[in-house]
Amino acid sequence: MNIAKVQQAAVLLFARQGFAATGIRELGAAAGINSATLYHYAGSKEELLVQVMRTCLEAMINSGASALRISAEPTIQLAALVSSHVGFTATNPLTARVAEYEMRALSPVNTTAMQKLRDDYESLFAQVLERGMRVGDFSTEDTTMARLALMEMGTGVAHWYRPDGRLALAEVQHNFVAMAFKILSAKRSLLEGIDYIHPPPVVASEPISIPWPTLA
Amino acid sequence: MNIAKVQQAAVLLFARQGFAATGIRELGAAAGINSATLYHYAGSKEELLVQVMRTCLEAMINSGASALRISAEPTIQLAALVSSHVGFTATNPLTARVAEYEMRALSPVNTTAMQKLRDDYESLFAQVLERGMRVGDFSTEDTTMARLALMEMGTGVAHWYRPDGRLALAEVQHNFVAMAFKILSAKRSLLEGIDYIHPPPVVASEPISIPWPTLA
Amino acid sequence: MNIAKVQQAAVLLFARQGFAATGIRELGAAAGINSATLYHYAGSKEELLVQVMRTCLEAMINSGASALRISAEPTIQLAALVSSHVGFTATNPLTARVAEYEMRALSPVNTTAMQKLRDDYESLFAQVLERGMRVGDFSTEDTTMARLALMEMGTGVAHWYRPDGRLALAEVQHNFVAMAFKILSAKRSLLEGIDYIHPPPVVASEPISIPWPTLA
Amino acid sequence: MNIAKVQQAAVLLFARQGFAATGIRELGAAAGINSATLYHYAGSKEELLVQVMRTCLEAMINSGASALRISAEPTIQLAALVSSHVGFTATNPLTARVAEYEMRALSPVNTTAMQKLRDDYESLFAQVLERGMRVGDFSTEDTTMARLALMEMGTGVAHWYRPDGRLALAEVQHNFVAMAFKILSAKRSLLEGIDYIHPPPVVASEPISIPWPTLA
DNA sequence: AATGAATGAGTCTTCATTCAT
DNA sequence: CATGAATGAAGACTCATTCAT
Repeated sequence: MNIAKVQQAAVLLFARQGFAATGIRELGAAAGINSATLYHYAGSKEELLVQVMRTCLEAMINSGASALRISAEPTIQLAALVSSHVGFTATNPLTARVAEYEMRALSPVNTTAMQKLRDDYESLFAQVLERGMRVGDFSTEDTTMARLALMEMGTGVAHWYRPDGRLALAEVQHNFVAMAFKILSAKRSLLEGIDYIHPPPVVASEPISIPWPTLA
Repeated sequence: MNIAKVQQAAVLLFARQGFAATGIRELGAAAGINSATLYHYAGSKEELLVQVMRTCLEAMINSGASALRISAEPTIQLAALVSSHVGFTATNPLTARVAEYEMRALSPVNTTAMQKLRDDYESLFAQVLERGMRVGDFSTEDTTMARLALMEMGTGVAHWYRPDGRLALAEVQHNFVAMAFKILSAKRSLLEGIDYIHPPPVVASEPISIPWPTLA
Repeated sequence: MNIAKVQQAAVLLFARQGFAATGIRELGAAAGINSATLYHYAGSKEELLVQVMRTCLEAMINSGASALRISAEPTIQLAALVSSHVGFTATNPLTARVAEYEMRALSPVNTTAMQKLRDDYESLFAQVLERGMRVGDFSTEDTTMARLALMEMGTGVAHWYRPDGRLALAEVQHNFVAMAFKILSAKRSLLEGIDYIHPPPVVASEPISIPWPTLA
Repeated sequence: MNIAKVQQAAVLLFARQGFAATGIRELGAAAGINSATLYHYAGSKEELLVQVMRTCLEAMINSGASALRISAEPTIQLAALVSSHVGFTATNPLTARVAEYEMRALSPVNTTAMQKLRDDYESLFAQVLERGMRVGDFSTEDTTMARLALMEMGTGVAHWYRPDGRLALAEVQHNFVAMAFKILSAKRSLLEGIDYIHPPPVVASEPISIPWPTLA
């Protein structure tokens, strides 16, 4: 029995039903253990959620931060960051969704800590956009709104992408990069010859082979 | 005492904490009535949620459908639909959020009914995009993905827009229309002289004067 | 259904098994109600105990304080106080025992409050002894030790006295007064013609007709 | 690691919080071992208590019985027995308290065995008093009540005595003997030249150097 | 229309205990 | 001798819901 299995069961149920609607007996059953045994892996139901969220957010930050390091050009950074975001979200859709939706389930002290990580992640986007705007690579009427739209768009991938679906991950990533470039009126030509797509990490808490409603 | 007050209390708490994490005693307290009295307004906690969701989704459909009626031109329809979507979401952020997030809290029979309404609403976007693509007004590599991105973007407005914030609603609407046009490579010139923005309805369940974290 | 019945059931079980060893389902069953209904009468199991203890200690203080008021003579006050103490303990043996034994079951904040009441009660004895020693009515090698022995002795009555036993309450009271006078070398002659025995109060939490092991 | 340490930890916690309120993980932690290891020293939590109680009660009986052997005179026996009781209680206050309070925590079969020991111990007092009354050395209105008062008084020492306090143990013993003599109208002159105080045994389960609230 | 009292089933968590290592 | 992992039962408490008033 290992902790990843417990976390995967948790993420699966939290994503489907929500944290509050998931009982720990249910969690135990899904992980194949007695509910009391859960308390060997996490001190409480909330701590189980925190573990999952922290791991997820830290992986997103790492992935995003390393995307920014592939170039000093905001345009290339944008492409890398968006494809990192979309790639991560599509690869770990359930974990990503839990990390986003269930912030509200946390007690105040954990909210603070997790919100900090979320803010750190969002600031990656803010930095790139701000620099791109400053140097004239991007153009938009409102940088903040563009950033929010961009992120929301990408996050939405978790709602419908699935590995065995109509679209390959790389296609989705390219398409989202294309949309992002359009929104910001960035020049796609600058991307030519640049390999801005890196394989996204798979977090331990992401369940595999989930039954999932198909994208029409 | 009227039902709107009860629904507003419900939406406020459901939006903040989620349906499952909100107790019926808590709902009563927030509405200023005894929890038992809630059962005069709704047969069960779930029915209270269904009332709210149904009203919200029907209002969104009405609003979207009437937006499509202002013209036969896909380009103008798109602008009207996007601004309707953004306007509704910004005007009824909590109700809209509950209608989106809490679908999973419903029992199967209610899920079917509500998902039907949600699908009807989404099909408005699908129709416009499909026609616009067909007649060559829009251009995108993947219509489905564009539609999903567009909707998600607009829905995200509920997370940050607030009436007394930095931006007026009309500005937000224009900006989102602009982004949508960019994504679809639609011609903004076709909008000249067209008043595609209509005042969004306020649903009865939307609470007023919510304390809300400001958009930085 | 009234709260006294709940408190009586609680006292009966707390006295027999201790607070920690008594479950709330057990409490409910003993009171003839569902365990959840207990929470209409007390916010928690501990609060139920606090209610009982506070009422008991306040009644002891009142009883003791009014005993001191029957005379200004320390000798007479002593007789009245001892007979009050013994009378109260014998009349409310279970409640008194719970009030004494279960102090340790309280959370810190309640411990403070209850210990204050207990200290107030004990200080009644300290006052009388101190004055009696000062004016030469009493004689002992160590006033503190005498006070502790006196109180402990009287409290012990809760362990064995029962109304339908070999001894009438008044006999027990007279005998304990006699022992107290011996310990303090006080003159019993000063009591002649003085009615220092008052009927003890019955607290609401004291169960009636308890099965009880007879005094051999 | 030896069993005494385990018993001392148990006594410390049982005395502070009671048997029922003490968990075995807590016991393990206090003894510096894993909770599972406890089962090498005692077959169950209750057996651990029984060990402690039995050892304590047997030591009390031995101590009391040998006190009676120092003379055939009831008066001298009384002094020896009271000083043995007080000495034992003051020397092993926590163990003595556990042995007294936690009888109720035992299962029926153990209750019988332990109550037998307790009764044996109490009968030492009963014997001495009965003989002393018969031969006219003592005088009291009710022998049973006197015995109960005497024992309760002495047992109460566990609540307040501490080695580094205001009073030396011998002082306390002498004082309690004096009080006992007063209660029974026994002649102290008969004690002259008799060394009725023997060093009390220290039972293995008694914890050392306990933080203890001072006697005012 | 409104509510206080009541409850069975449920919540999360801890319990004492066992056992393979 | 020692322990980490495991568990069924029980812990206190809250739940949504009903109903007489």
